Amino acid sequence: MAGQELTERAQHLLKVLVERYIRDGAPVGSRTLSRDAKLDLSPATIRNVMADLEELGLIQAPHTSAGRVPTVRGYRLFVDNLLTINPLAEQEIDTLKAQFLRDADPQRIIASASSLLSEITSMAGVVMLPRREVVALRQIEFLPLSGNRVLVILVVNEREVQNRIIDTGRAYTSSELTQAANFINEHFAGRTLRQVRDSLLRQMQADREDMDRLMRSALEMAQKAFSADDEDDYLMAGETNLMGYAEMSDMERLRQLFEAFAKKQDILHLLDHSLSAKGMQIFIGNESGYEALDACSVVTSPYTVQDQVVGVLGVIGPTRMAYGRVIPLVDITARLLGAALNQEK
Amino acid sequence: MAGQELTERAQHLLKVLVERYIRDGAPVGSRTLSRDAKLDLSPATIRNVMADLEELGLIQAPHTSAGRVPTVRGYRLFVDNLLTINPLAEQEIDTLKAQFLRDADPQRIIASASSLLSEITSMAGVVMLPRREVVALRQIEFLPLSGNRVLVILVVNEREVQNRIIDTGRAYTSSELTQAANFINEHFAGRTLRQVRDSLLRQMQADREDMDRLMRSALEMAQKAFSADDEDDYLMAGETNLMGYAEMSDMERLRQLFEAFAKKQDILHLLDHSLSAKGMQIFIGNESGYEALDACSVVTSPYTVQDQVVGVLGVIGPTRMAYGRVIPLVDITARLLGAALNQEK
DNA sequence: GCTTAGCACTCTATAGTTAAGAGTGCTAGA
DNA sequence: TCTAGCACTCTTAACTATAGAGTGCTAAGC
Repeated sequence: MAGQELTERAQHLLKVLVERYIRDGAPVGSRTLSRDAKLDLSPATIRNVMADLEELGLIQAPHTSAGRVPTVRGYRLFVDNLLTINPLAEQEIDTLKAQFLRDADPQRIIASASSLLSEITSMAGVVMLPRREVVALRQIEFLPLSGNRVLVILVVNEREVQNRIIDTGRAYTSSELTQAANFINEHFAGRTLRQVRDSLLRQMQADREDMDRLMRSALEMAQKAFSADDEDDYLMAGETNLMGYAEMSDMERLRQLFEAFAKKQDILHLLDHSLSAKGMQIFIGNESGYEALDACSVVTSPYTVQDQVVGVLGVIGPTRMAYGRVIPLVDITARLLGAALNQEK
Repeated sequence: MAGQELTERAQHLLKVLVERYIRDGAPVGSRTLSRDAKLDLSPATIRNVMADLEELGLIQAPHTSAGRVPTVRGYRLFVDNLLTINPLAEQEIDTLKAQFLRDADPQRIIASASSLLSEITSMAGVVMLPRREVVALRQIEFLPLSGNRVLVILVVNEREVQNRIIDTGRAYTSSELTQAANFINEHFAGRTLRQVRDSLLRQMQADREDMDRLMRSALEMAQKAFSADDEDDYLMAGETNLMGYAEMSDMERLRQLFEAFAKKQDILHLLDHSLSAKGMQIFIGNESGYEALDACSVVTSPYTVQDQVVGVLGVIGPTRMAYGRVIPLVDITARLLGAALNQEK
């Protein structure tokens, strides 16, 4: 049976093997597996099945005569088809909820989400900050600075504030700026920043003629303010937890991982990918495509505010992680974060 | 000579030993030292001197019959009395200067200072953000939010913006807020935030009677805005460089160090200490008083804007660092950073 | 045809041994 | 006061032996 499909029995054995390996971290041999699997099969029989699993690339032996260890493909099959989800107890959920209710400031809520994830799992927790496009403008204000520079203040989502400094073509007076702000506030409050930007673009292209000079400059300024780079970002907590895992004892590997955390770029790409994928995502080992994460798995879930996906959160840990516990935890945390952020609106 | 003072010769040998150890990282034996020291002394003689140095607690042997390694006290004596400073070449300074001129935004200048320090030294660079007290108010603005909350926008140092949300006793109208802002801008622009706060406090205590209601609420609001916690902070770069040093190969030690970096508190205390000390500071090994830094040395220098010390920057690396190069580098970088920030005014 | 007992084989991990090398401290003589 | 000589200590690396875990294969049993 060096073929394609797996017998029921082989699947069950793979499941038990992966679970055992996740628990102990040591390669699993046929004797151990025969005891664990409760199938009343001798080690010899188990060995035959294991040979099949190895041929299919689902498990592998670090060396002749060590037990077997799951490969990435093995984990993948396990996660997709065999995993028993270990739902959180009511009480655990309540504890989590309480943590989220402690803070009101969205920035702090996000920070506490990432540290919760890291503390509960003893791995690294990460939360991508809400994307600007789906963030609602509440108020805009312009302040003149020296020269042609104008400070733009955006109040979004009731509590968050963003600043940018833009260079305008000419100097504006205070009252011009106030009028421009009033105009935008009147017309665009409540829309998302992306909507505002698109809308502004359309208006500027459309009726050029019948626009008075002031309104035009208001639009120009706003356009500039809203087209600033999306500076995506994330918060991470508990990176140092990862130093405790044997998988990370190689200093060079560890260094690469932490450099990836500091540069942010790769992690951000990964999170962004999860964002567009909608729904939970699990990247096992090299599936992520980033060398620094080769020894890691990443479990992510998007979180929503008012039914809009605005960000992603997740956990980063060794491939040998307790998927059955991490997955429901990430799921719940994403919901709670969304709910907590929603209250702010 | 198990006494107190060191002969010229012993000092010279200590110097050569420390230099050699810094270069190679391997314990230095009497034979090596006799060759390096160019004193035309036999290893046996050197051994006698080394025994004295050991008795004085300046060097120590990891075990019988390894060479000697400097102790913290040895490094201290070396740094204080024996160190040959290796000044930067003109050209190096120019290169540095050029790096500082690339950016205009103070936040970016600070970030580039820390990454410069880390890149040049291959250690970790750290820059404490300028303290608020010595930061000059340029403009204040109040924006009403929902309820009794008011968004306070402080423009300081021409380009930097700080936001805080304060809870006022009652709701204010837009025009009340504008007037309050005008009042403060008129009276306090150009002063440091600390000066403003103190001044506000005095005024509120003094002539309570002849103050009209508006001015009073302006003061109250401003008072609230200015008394927000000083959220000291720092930027760090190149932490992962530290993973390359043999001194950090102990995972538990490394973990503690990175946890200290993440928690920030201890590092901040240390930087703060350097801030008040004025002038360069060097903490060798456990001198810092923080266990996580036991295997590290920290070299710091305050930087000034308009002759006012506003922050500290420095380098964190293994005790076995090239002090003769790091010290002038930290010194110059502090000056350049101060100069670059000064231009913004 | 599937299962299993038996067995030879492989590989790791551990401990013990040995030898080389580096460096020391001490002593005695210059 | 300096130095040569020497016995001694300790680390490191290489090698050996051994126990243990686990495998793959074969042949017998159900």
